[in-house]
Amino acid sequence: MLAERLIGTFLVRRIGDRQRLARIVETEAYVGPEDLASHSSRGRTKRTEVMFGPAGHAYVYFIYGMYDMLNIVAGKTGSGQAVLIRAAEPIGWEADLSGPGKLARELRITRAQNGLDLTTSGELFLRVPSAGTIKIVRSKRIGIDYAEHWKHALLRFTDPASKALSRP
DNA sequence: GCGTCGATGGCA
DNA sequence: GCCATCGACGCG
Repeated sequence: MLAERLIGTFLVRRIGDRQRLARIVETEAYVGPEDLASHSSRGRTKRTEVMFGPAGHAYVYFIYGMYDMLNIVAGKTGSGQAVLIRAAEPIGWEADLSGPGKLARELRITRAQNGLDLTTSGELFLRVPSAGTIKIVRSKRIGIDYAEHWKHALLRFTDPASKALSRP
């Protein structure tokens, strides 16, 4: 599952000649149109279009009138799956990335990055760590109590050793 | 330390 | 009307 593999992966953000690095420590999987917590369960719309595109691209949406959220499209093209990046540890700089809203704000990620291919080097991309296996804990997703039985699914992945989680 | 609530705008 | 959030506030 991509959401699990992304724990420990580095996110690279380049703005001008500046580069900021962050280690992903918390993710959530939204597994397709049948998942009532997933935006793709509302069908294919202008907003969710990139969710149905190829994996590895950014799906960035705006919510609560003030926050952008970074997701990474997952699964086969057309499957409508995505992974929400909920928290990360800044590497080589100081910031609080312990929540999806804060993470996007601090990394200057907005809908301007929607659809970006994150698998190739550019203004925003992923860098897979060379090695290392870490313990990963599964738990319930946050903020989706409306999603009927899907709210119980253990689709949140965390590195329990991190101090940058949005919640334990 | 907790729970509650307002901000703020795009979306269906 | 609701929302994959955050931060401020009141409590005692």
